[in-house]
Amino acid sequence: MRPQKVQDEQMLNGLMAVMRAKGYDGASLKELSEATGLKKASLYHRFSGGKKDMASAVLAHLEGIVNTHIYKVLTDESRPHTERLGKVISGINDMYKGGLETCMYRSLSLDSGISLFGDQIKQGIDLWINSFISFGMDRGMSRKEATQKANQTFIEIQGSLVLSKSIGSTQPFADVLKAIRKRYE
Amino acid sequence: MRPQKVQDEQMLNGLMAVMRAKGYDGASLKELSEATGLKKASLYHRFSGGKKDMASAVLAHLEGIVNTHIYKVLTDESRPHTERLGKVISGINDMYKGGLETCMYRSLSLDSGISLFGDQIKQGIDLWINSFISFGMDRGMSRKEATQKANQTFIEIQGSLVLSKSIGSTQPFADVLKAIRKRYE
DNA sequence: GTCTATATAATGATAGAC
DNA sequence: GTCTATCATTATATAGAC
Repeated sequence: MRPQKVQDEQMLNGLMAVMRAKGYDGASLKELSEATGLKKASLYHRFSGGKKDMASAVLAHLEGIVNTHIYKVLTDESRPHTERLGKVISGINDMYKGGLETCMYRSLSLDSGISLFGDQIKQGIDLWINSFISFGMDRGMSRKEATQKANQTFIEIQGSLVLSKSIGSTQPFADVLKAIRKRYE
Repeated sequence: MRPQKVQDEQMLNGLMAVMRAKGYDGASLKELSEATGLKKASLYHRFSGGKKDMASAVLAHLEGIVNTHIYKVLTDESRPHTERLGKVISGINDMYKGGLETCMYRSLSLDSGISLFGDQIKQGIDLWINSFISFGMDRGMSRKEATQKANQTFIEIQGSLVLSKSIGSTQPFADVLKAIRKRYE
């Protein structure tokens, strides 16, 4: 077989960047092609289902990232709680470029995205929240308290990203990360 | 002049519903036409600047809604604090249909929307947050504390709407409204 | 596996009759 | 002010050469 011009990971990063910024409807094949360095026909060769398949692959890729940078870190019982917490917060900060980047789940949460990928979105968010529930219970919280705090954590991150983007300042996001650290330490 | 087939308010409601659900890129003239009951050419007659003008008019209309249901209520010194608070929370609950509806500002906050309407979005959100800052100071908080709580309020509403939409449950939004009531009473 | 070229449908937008 | 008909452009998607 002929070798891939662009490796999967690099291609997925390109697809992800465009879809995160433009949403599903706004992400055109033209832009996806430019961002990945592959011509439209080549993308169709790799994704026989077209743009739907690309978005689905992006969400699967993202779930892998959540798994690596959140779930695995928070449930790594070989490391102390404070170390896990610091690592996960720094990971989240990187994920959103300090508050400059939108959340992929939010970009794909308009009607078209929800109806096409609702299950995948829910699954990714569940993984995220469940990671924090496990961590909270591991820290001695009741299931109820851990669930409440995990939801609050997710809500604050999403909300602060909306606010940061809207007012053009990363301050709300940075403040929220501080509050989350305090919540769990 | 020939009378309008559809009144401004009704037309704006139709435009708003589609743009809120689909975002700017996803809102096609076809859908906007169907939702308003006006043919495409009629919409262009009313909005010479095309779709951009429609979105801009929707944002202006929305700012009016925020002004009426949030700013004016929270700063109405002729009524007691608890009454203002109850009224504004019930208004917010209605605005988002109890957590079922997305926030317009979020739908238009993808790249295309931000670059076209960033200033209008920021202005609407500022009005929202400043209303809560005024209310908090009116309740005796320092400016710093009132600002922090107003930001937190906005963040929680936005975040809970994202979460509610994603997991298909209005519970997070309802919980957040309760927490906000408690924060100010 | 990637490409150029092309097919086909949908989009935002206008022209001109009523 | 609203409409039907149409334009030019862009969109998603495919065919077939290399």
